[in-house]
Amino acid sequence: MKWDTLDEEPCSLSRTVAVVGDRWTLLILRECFLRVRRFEGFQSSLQITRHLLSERLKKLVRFGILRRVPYSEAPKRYEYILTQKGLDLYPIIMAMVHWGDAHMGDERGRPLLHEHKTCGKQFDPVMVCSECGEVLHAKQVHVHPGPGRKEAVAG
Amino acid sequence: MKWDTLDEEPCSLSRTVAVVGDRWTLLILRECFLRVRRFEGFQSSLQITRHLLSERLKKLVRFGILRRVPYSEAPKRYEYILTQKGLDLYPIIMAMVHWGDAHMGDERGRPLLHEHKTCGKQFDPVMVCSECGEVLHAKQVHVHPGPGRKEAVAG
DNA sequence: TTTGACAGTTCTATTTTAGAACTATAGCCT
DNA sequence: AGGCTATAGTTCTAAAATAGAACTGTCAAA
Repeated sequence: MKWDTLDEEPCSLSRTVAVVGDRWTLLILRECFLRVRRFEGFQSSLQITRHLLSERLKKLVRFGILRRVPYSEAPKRYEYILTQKGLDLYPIIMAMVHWGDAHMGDERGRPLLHEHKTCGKQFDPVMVCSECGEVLHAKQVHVHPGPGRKEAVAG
Repeated sequence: MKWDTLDEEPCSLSRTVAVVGDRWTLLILRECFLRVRRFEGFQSSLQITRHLLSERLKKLVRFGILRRVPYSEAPKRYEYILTQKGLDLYPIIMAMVHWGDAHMGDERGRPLLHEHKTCGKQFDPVMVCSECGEVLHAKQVHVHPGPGRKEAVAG
């Protein structure tokens, strides 16, 4: 596969995989959602090699997921802030956290609990239909080719 | 990082990344949701090398995402079917498809449209709070360490 | 008996990643 | 001034993963 053009495939899943589909990127984004913003912060909490961290941050900036914002002039220093495009990855992260909670847990219980400030309760993320609000299940979804494609390819 | 023990980290995101966090696995799962079940089917639609496909299918079976079910006795042939654990990955896939639709599109429009059989409408997947039903946003979620962890690490 | 379908395995070459050391700028301390 | 520390990288070699192609084994159909 040509990973360098995966983001141009006529499949929205492929395009997303082109951005977050490697071993480190999702873990870096997890740190972003936990308010980590600086090179040393990512490096020390993830134990990622400095070389790869540098590469991944560049890639995320290139894709418009992070913004590189100066926070010191001399010496020039930058921090990495989620853009709106980056913030919109939240449902992906939460879906993955929830699946991990449900299916990869051990006897110790969940590593983290999530509280919804709006209602004050501990919750789980649930995926629903934008039109009727019902919980979504794979078997209730029918896929049609859209204008960006002839034959169906992605789920 | 020790990728071989990532599934035991005290972080549900890491544990999920251990399973689906590589270049091919999500694309293989996409095919599964499109009803592809056989080795040659995956290989021809993905153009993945046979070696890697074989490895990834084994890994997915080992993690209980796919079941290897015989469909022919002589010669012995198997197909790969999503388990419930695998079907539960659907929200992750849909969240990724939706993000791709929203942020990685081109002038041709969406590659695929999704129809919810339950209500008959074309829809987008939306992530909501299991308790109050409101749409979830990162800034409205507070993270607490749970029983499986001392200090907070994941979003 | 030969061909073809299917589900892999094995091999070498290339690319990616790990791990450690090195560079560069500047503030602070003595 | 001289040395220490903090930050944000870059550069190097070794190890691991992936690509690409060829090969194996089983059986059915021609």
